[in-house]
Amino acid sequence: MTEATRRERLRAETEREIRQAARALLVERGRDAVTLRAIARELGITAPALYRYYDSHDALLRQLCDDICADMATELYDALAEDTSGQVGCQVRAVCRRFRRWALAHPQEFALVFASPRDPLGADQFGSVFLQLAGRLIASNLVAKHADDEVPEVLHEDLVRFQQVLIDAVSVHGVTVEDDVLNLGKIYHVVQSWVRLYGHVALEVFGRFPFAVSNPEPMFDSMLDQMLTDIGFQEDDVS
Amino acid sequence: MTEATRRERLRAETEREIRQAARALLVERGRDAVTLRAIARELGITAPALYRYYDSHDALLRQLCDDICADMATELYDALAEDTSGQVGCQVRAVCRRFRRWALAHPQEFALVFASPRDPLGADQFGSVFLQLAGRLIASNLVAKHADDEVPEVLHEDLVRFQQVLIDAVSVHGVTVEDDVLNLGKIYHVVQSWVRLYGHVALEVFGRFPFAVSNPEPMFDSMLDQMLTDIGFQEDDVS
DNA sequence: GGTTTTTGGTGAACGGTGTTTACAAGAGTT
DNA sequence: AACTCTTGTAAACACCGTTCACCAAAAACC
Repeated sequence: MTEATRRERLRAETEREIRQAARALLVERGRDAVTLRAIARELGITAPALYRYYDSHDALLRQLCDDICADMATELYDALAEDTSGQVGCQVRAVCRRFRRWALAHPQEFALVFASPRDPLGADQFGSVFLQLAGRLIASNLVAKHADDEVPEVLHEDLVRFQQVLIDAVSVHGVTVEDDVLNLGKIYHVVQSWVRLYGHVALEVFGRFPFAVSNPEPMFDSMLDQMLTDIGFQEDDVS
Repeated sequence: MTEATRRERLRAETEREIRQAARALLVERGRDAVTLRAIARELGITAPALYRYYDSHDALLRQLCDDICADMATELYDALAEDTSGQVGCQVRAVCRRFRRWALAHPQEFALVFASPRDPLGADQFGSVFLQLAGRLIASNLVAKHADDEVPEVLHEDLVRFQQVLIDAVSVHGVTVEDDVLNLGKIYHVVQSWVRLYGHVALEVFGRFPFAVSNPEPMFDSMLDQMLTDIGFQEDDVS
């Protein structure tokens, strides 16, 4: 059945156990507790054995980041799939809410992936979810409310590049969009939405609001409403 | 001249050296390099000696956070003082720009203070700057463009509390504001501005924009314009 | 089937870490 | 001078990442 040899299966198995142990340590006792010796202890082996699977502690941590991104991506896709309204506005809302819920439920993972001054996030990991969803919502929002001249000219170059990235992202999934639908004004608003979404979630996870918010959820929903209005659809959108 | 005894002066001196060494290590080699032994090495003493000054490594790190906040606060106040326009819109812009510049110039410090899943920030540190400035801009923006009923009712309770915090913050500095000037609509917009400011800066510092932005400054300025417009003054404000 | 190679593990070791403990030397006080 | 308080030390403990020599078993080969 399985194409792999016995050795390959065993290797894949312990590799999975390593990731699992690392993840558990991160969740339960924080980033600094993800130590080679602790992981090895969990598997009943010794620390040097882990070097047969990862070049260094840092490499293992990077792998951990990838795993986290992948898990989060499937959760966001789940949220997308669970929405049966067919309205893109509802889909965006569902995904954003799920992103917030995921971040609050996984603060250590969120901090590791989204708030470490390390190399930029791999575009193939978290990026794909974001790009996929962003491209989809832009493409389906046929009413072009934002003109290109709304955005400063200095930003055009960057936004055009992002425009191409978005077009590529959705075209991989078989969807083609016309240039006039995916205009710079909309792209700019998408970026601004990411700023607000990330800002709110990170502030909430890290407890950095300027005052104690007893129930941040309505505030988040309110921001989401404003975001969707700004981006161009609210109440009046069709799939 | 100095009221302190000789011993107290010496103690204060080495304490300052400890903080300074810790700060240098953080800046030059990252959070994980801020180690008791490294600090001690820098001062020419041994690690256990540091326990005469701090209860633990964690306590020292907390002190470091406070120092960073204090330094950032003076920088932001500098930016405020350097603005001679007398227009609050310009002041807000100056402070926000300085905040971004500071964060980009001090990524490790920013990450430690603003993106660690630890206890909420001490309100007396960074909070005072924010509250002071926010209160000031709200109080001076006499045109009440935002009505209370713009904000969802669920948020009223929290916003009223924040309103009181703001009033207290500015009243400490001798300024008194009337309730109708500092209405909930404005307060809500202040919080939203903080979300966007923090979001953009953190994304830039951590390199988490969904695409490579070649020159993020115009994008920041553009967001700042939008923020100031949303909050109620732009071009047409008087001190 | 016997031999060889590859793989995945061990244990010891090196230098690093936070932290505790016992102890010493100097400063300040009486 | 005697005493106390302060601030340092050295040694030790348990932990960390990493390297190295070694080893047994599985796989591959002749």
